[in-house]
Amino acid sequence: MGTGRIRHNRRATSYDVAKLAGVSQSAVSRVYKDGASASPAMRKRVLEAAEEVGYRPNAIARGLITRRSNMVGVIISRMTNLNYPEVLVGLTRAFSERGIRVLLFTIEREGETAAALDQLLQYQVDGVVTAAMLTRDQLKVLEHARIPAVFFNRSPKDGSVSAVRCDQEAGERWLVRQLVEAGHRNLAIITGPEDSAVSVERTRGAISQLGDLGIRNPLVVTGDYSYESGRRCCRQMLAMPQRPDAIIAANDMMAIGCIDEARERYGLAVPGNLSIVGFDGIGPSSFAAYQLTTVQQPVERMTKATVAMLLERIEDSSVSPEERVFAGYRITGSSARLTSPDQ
Amino acid sequence: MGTGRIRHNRRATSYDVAKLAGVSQSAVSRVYKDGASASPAMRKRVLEAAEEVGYRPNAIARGLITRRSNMVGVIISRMTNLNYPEVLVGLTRAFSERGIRVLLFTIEREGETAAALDQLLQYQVDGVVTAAMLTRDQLKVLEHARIPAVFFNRSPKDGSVSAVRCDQEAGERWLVRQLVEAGHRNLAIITGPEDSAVSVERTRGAISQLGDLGIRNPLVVTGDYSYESGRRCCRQMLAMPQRPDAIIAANDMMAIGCIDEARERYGLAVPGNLSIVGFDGIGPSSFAAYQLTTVQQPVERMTKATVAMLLERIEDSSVSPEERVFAGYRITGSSARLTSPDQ
DNA sequence: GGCCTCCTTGAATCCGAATGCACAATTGCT
DNA sequence: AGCAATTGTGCATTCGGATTCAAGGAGGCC
Repeated sequence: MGTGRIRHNRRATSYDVAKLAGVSQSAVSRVYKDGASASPAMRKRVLEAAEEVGYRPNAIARGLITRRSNMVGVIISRMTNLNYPEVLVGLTRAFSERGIRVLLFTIEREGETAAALDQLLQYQVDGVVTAAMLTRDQLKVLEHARIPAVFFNRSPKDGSVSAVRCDQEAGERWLVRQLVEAGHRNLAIITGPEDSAVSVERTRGAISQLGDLGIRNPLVVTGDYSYESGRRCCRQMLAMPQRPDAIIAANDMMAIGCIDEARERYGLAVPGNLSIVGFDGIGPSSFAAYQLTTVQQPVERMTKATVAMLLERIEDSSVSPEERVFAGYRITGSSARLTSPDQ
Repeated sequence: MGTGRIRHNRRATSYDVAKLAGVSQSAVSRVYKDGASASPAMRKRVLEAAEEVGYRPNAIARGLITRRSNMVGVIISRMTNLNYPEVLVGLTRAFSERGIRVLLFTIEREGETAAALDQLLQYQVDGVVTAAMLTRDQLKVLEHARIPAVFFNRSPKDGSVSAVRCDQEAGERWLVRQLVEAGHRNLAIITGPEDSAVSVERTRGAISQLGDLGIRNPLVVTGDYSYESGRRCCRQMLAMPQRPDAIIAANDMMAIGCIDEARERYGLAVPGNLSIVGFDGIGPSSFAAYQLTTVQQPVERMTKATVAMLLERIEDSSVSPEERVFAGYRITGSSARLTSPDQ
């Protein structure tokens, strides 16, 4: 302490470095800007001075003048859905590789979205990735502020916005075909929360494919994506007079709950007496005890695509909206019977 | 669109609002500052004007002058450990309730920490929560920049820094006592990565308690926290001439892998032939198929404490370091035999 | 050697909001 | 009514780095 050189009251600024290196502040600024002209000699003096005082460019000040914060906002709802952590890591990594920081907002209740958006705007993020639904008005606000947004796994019906998603419907249709082709006729569905776009799409896909195969009005009960709700819904279904022989859960976690309940409480064999399929391909879906037949979202490809799309639109705001739909990996586990029982 | 009133080229600033409301820029600023003096009449005019042009205070500019970004950095490593998503959500929620935004950094490899810290400093975060280890030098840098930091579940040996952690050692000791009291004598340990402070502490606790009970040199193999590595380590152990009768895994995920491997590949009954315990209390630990005996971290209390401690130090930088240690919830499942087999 | 480029460099200005200070307007009091 | 105390408001400046412009210097070419 007290060499007299290092300032102790506040962090070093470009002026401090300039003074120490005997150059102007603009020179210091240029040294830290890639394309700018600076002689090797000066660059060296500046960097040495910077090192000495522990100088780091102030991203806040830079952002003020460049109108680029190099931050993006990421809005994620229902992180408890085991699928999202992976998504979040993928996004964060991909962004940071491109020199972009992530400002994170987790949404638990509906109303929190508005507040999150407000904060995002105040912090001048360059773009937004949202895995939560936005209202029409909220979209308008983003548009008006000229902040590009990419929707992750949900695409608002109105208006053209950019989105990356997994083809929930196709995946669900495949699952249903697997079940029906194996001879199941009494199928039931566990949906997710009604306000979850993902769940709605999956359920629609399942019902529609069932209809195509001549099965109408399947039993539908509503869960909340959690393990516990999977167990509860299973109980509810198995208490019905005509027990289903196959259950289509809107996500893996509920499918797993379902399996546990069927086995533990009803002593059923899965898939012997009851077939169960999920969706997402989360880690636990491949645990030996479950081996779910499910559709795995190609999370890494999706997050990379999301980041690429957003950055493209940040660079050039005139790029038109685009939707990229990824097919899921179809995983045939052993939670669903594969062939007709009478074969 | 095109009312002629709303500006289209750039976002509205306090000057725009001021002009529209017929007041000075400073007046606008005061309206948005809590304690500042502003007459009701003016406040109303300003707010109406702000509404009209969609004005939002620029947090970047504000941060520049107030020297407070109202952002904290959160560094998390190994998000794949299912425990962290919950931690992250807890932190984010608690911070946002206090009006603080979270800048997220996920660390996969060792070297990324330095880069993350550098970014945190550039972005002038008011504080840092780290669930990754920092080197002595990195700590020094934070200290020199006067940025308070709270360590989550790891406390650097050197120096007094603030930390919140779960008492890994006590938890591990309890688990070991459970096993030994039930008559297990041939215990083996699956540790986590060597560079994981959490794993080191857990393993040390287990070995130390084993020693206290007269059991020396237990078999130790190293995993990487993943399900797959749990299976691999289990295979490795069961291939030994003298098979262990109990396995202590450094986390739940490996314990689950262990159970699956023991059952599926070796046809062992758990806990009949082999007892297995974990640590963390992640969701899947309570699945019917596993029912782990484990120690659950009180994540919510821990994240709340972390946020409170950090904010306290942001408000008043003279507050001295503090370490808060939380005991884990001891969960007795059915993955470990509870009584001597000969009883 | 003279002239013209090209490259460096510094001075000045700007980004948008917060705030100290001074002055104006209002209220309160005698 | 007259003066002090209080509140409200605007002006000017500040935060730290990016950028424009113009001037200075080095090198190339005839």
